Amino acid sequence: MATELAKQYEPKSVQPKWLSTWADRGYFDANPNPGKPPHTIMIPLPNVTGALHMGHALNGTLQDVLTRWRRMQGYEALWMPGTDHAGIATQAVVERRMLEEEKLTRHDIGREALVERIWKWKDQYEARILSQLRSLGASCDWRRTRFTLDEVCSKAVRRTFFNLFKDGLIYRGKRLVNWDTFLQTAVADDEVFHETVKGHFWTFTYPVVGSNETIAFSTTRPETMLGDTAVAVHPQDERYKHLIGKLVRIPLNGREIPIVADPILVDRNLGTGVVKVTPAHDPNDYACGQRHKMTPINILNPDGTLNENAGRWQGLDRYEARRQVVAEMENLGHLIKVEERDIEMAHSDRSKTPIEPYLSDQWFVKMDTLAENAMNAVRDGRVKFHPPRYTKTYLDWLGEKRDWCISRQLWWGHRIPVWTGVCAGFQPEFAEFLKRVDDWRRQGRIADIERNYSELVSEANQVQREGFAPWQICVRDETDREVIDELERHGLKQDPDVLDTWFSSALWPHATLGWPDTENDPPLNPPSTIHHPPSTTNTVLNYFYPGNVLVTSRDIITLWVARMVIMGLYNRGDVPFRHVHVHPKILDGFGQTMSKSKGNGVDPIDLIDKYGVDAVRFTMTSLAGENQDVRLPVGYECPHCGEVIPQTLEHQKATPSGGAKPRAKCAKCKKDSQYSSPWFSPDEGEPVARVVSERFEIGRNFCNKLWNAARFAMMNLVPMEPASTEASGGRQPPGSVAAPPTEPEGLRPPLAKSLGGYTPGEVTDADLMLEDRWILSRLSTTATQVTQMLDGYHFDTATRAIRDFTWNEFCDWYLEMIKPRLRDETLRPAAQRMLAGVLDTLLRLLSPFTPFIAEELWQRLGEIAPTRGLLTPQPAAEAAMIAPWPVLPAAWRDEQLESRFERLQETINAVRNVRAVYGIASGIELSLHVKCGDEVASQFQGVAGQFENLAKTVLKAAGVHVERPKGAATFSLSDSDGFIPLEGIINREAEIGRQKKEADKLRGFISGNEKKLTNESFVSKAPPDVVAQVRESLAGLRKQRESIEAVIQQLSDG
RNA sequence: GGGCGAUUAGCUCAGUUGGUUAGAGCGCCAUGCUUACACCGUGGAUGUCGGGGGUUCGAGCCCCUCAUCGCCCA
Repeated sequence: MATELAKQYEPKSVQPKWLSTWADRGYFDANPNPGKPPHTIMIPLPNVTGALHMGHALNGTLQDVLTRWRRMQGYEALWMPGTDHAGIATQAVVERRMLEEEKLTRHDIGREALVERIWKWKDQYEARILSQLRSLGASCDWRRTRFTLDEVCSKAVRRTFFNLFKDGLIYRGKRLVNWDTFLQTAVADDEVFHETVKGHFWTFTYPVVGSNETIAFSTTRPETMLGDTAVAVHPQDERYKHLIGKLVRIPLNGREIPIVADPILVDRNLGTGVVKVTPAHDPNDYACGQRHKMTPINILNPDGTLNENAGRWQGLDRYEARRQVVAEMENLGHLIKVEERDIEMAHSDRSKTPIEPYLSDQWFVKMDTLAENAMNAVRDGRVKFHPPRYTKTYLDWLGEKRDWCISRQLWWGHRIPVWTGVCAGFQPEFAEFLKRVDDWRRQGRIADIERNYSELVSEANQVQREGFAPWQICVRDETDREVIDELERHGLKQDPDVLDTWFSSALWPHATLGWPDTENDPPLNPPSTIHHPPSTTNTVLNYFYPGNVLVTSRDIITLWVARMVIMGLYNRGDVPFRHVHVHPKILDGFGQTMSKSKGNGVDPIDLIDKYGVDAVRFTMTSLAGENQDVRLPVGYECPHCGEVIPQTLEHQKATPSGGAKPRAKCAKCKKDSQYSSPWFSPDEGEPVARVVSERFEIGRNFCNKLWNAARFAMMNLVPMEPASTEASGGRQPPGSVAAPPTEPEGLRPPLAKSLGGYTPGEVTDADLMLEDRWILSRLSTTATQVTQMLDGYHFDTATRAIRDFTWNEFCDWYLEMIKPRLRDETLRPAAQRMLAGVLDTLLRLLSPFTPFIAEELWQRLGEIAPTRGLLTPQPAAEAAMIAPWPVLPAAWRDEQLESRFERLQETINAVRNVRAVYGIASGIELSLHVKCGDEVASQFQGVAGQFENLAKTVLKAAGVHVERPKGAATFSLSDSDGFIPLEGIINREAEIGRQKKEADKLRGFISGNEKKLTNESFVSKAPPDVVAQVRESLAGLRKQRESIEAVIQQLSDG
């Protein structure tokens, strides 16, 4: 026999049990199944830089809701988990830590050792991330977990690069990049942040060649004068028009450069109206240089010191060079003035050091056709954005068709599989080598451009001049040692750079399914114990690709979504997913996005620990609206007194200094304590102020309400004995229902007879009472709404529909209304069957959102009522998680019945209002007289018992001829007037006041409506049904006003 | 500079194609240990829908404009 449920829902006693049960039973696993349609979601792979925060928790929750829902709908639902190596971010974190803790740089320990350290970091955080996802209840197929650098993904990267290279879509070229001189790598635009720093604004002059004139210009970076290739003026600027085409001399090195006219670069109203042009070190200047066909002069080494082009300043750090250059110009009399100025300076997000624009050799993907294809996929609806406004972001970005720089000067990542070099060796031998290269090319083992010896020799000479290695051979398979060894023997070297992480992430939707291996299913981890028939095709790839929906946040649309579409189309000829759902971002209490680098990331585990995982999930889904980001103010719970200390920006930023960890001070008990932070782990054994957030009480309270509703239901599904007064001791800990409690008489009289436990059986039409039909109508509507809302990714409204049904309809009305029947031995069985059936459906509706509590209650219900249903009982599924998603007959929806029910609710509310207004204790019974039409009267008489049950009020009379008893409080509804005799209690003056207030309110509404109807153009132009509606409403309001005025008259007369 | 979004109750947010009296949760006030639940029940108070203009019989919603905030792209 089942044990009674605890009075409060205790998430911790429930969560681990079902997580392991689900996993053990293989519910999370998805395998190709011709009998079912597939549903595929690929996780937007979190990177292994650090632990997950609430932004990821929202992302994960939504994917899990969809996956669980589709699974229940009968789809073979795959949610593919995994992580991303995040090349630069992870390498930077490891390097920074190494420098801080051991004063070592990557050059001290070398490529291999560094990569080994990063792998260790990755192992640690990958485990942490996956465990966070598991704690969230993520129903991923964990056997398929992938990592972008693992063997399966690496093969896909290698093959994609090879194909692109072979198709001529990858090329090497010069580009001005954001150069991080500390990490010595290019960083992407989105890895750069801008910060205002104090700087100077110098004004210098250059002498015009062959004239006594000078031309003045200003700059914040004087050292770049060494790389100037021109000065630019506006073509219409009268001051300088005559100088265009002449030369100026750079006093520092004597180089003569032209004065060019450039209306784009120059704003003649700014400063002197003259701009120096340094194409190699400024993006705008670079564009100008392109327009005027200048050859850029690079003056920097990768480490930020000046190179040979800087002449006598070679080898100096750029800031020291700046000082010396300024001094020199001043000596030569070319410095006019210096101003203090705040300068917006780009910094690397990875090393926090200033960025230098830097011209360097990089690998690119040609975007032209690829981008066009990806745009078409969205234009013709093969991929749809939800909400649709994000379509524009996607199309605008792709529309620029900027070539994609895919090389990174890093050690952590997929090494670029191209061997480059110059021609080496004597001709007879080399000709032999070239012949073999030709063979490999024909065999598809390499890709390059067909060459002959003399071409290579001439290119080699070019290399001497331009430092550019022309011969590029891409090797298809990493394992092809024969080719690689041979290439290296002939002096070719593999490119030292690695690929942009997004290159591998872009392949995620098909790489994880085993592409390019089209013959075998991808390996499982651990290897599958299920026996699969041998196959010669990759059934997993064929079945699960393309995916259904990508769930992500908007900042990733350009970085990732677009690139996944590009690569999916290129490699597979089909889009990677049909829908992209863009959900809100999680902001902290100050409106900043939660991020790993800001220190404001809240670990979902902290909140799960405090509120329970279902509460966290339910709260997150209820906040996930269409157009607003989610603000999540948090605080720290004082471990000494429980008071919440609101989180400040200082708390977020604080890092341990001098070995001491930051502490938060409690305003109430004045004690301080360590607190949760992404920056440091609290000391062992110390009391820690954990992160809490009031917002999650939404979810926690809901779970508790549901729990207690189910608890009530189950108490009434088991037999009740006459001696049992168990409920009278409501504050005592629950005992076993099977063994009657030993305590004596309770407040209520004991049952006259024993009441039976649940028995399955058909609920017939005759069994159904008003409340039963109503709850079926509401349940059917709710189930339909939730389904539609999930279909459209409206998670917040779906959650609200379930909450409102559960709390405001099922708990507040239905459960209250069936209580009398549950105590009546003849009516009890049908009420029990309805109760079990409604609860069953409700738990299934909730399972995707709050899977743990739904499962726990499902299993408990299963012990009492294993066979149940609406209205015909059936054996219940063995778990809520895999039970069928509710689809209820549309015929159950009955609007007429619902409006009748609403009238009852309004009347009950009005009675309760009178009771509250007059402060009448809930124990005192009231009488009610209702003046109304015959139809309404007979309806009320049909449910007279509910007045007693819900308002402790006896319905004394109802009908057309009912008169207001003397000394009665009254209320007036649209089609009835209620009178509650309160002789002696009622305060005449107060009652008159109350009624007058009501009448005033009505007058306002009435005059509003009257105004409309007397307005000729409203009556003639508004749709007839709207006009009719206003007429009807006006009639009702007038009737109410008349009744109220009559009552006021009576009261005034005494 | 271009684009997207936001501005609604003390707080956090809903508000579908314009149509009666603008909603929810939390908080607040009053009250209640009524046989599921005080993480609860019952009742109550709270709004110039950012400002201004326009379209319309009718605007929180559509248009223009201004202000403030956030994000993306240059």
